[in-house]
Amino acid sequence: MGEGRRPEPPHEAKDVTEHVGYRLKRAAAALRTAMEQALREHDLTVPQYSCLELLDERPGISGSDLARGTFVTRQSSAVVLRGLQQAGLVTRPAAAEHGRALPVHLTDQGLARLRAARAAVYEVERRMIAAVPAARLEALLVDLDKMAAALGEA
Amino acid sequence: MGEGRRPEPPHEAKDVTEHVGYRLKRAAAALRTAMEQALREHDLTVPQYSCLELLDERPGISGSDLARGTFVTRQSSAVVLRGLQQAGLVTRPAAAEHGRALPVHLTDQGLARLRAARAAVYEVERRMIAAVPAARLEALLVDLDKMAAALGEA
DNA sequence: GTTTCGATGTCAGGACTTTGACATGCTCGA
DNA sequence: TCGAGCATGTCAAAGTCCTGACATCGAAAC
Repeated sequence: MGEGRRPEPPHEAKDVTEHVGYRLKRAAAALRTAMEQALREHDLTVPQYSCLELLDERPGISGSDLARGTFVTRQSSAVVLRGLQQAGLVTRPAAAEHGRALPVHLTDQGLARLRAARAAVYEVERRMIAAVPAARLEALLVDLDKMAAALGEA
Repeated sequence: MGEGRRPEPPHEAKDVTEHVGYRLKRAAAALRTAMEQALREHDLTVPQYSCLELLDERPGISGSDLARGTFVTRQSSAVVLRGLQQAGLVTRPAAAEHGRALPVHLTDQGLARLRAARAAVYEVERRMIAAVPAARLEALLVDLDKMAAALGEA
């Protein structure tokens, strides 16, 4: 091997830090850090907040669905769920009445906690959105979805 | 509390799964999963690959810089580095000659391994890029950078 | 009716990452 | 000259997450 064809870069880039993957990762990392900071004063972690938010959107959802919605495994989700349950933010029946799925619900306390935290998180999102031209925002979101879909249907 | 002003959503969205943060996270998660699959046959984890790639770009970089470049802590980076060193993919002097930083270098074996893995990863990136209109790609990347910068300068 | 399959929840183990802390060594200003 | 400040590397402990495995339950196929 000498001048054997080396892998063709996916698009023009002087170095790795200009690749799509790197820049996507950097943006996601920045978002995660900002959210952690914002949530710290509300005593919530990012996974916990994601869980509450999804629960408010789809009450009675199962643990597995919750896991899929927050991009983690069932096992990880179960740990977060136990924590939230112990903190009195969510409720879960001891036994399922129909299938095997245990529907999770937000408590009043959980909803209140979510509302408070939501304000802080929304502020972060606003800051992020303000950085991109309004005319390009929708296209950006659509493209992100398309990329995710293209990678998902492996 | 009834109609107390609830936090204003950062942009129009019917539910959480349409928010910027959620969609960014989904895209990043999809990328991560695809990369893990692609790297599995090369016996490399995503952090390991990131490390090798950055090392090829900036030989002799310090462990701390490496950590910053891969968005993890120095401690995590040190663990990855030890693994790579044990696998003979990178070298590191036992003691620094000038400062305290220990310059890390790729071995021939490390470079070969990187080249092989790179082909697989580039394929993933190509798949991702193909999903978005070519005319919008550059704008997308610029906007991702802007968002990261806006969140970073907290 | 019985069997096979898929989905859910859980346990056990290990791998990875982070927070917190400390020692070392350069650099710059008093 | 010497001290404060900053960056690097490392150790220890805890938390988080994942892979692998198992039992349970409903639904669909036979």
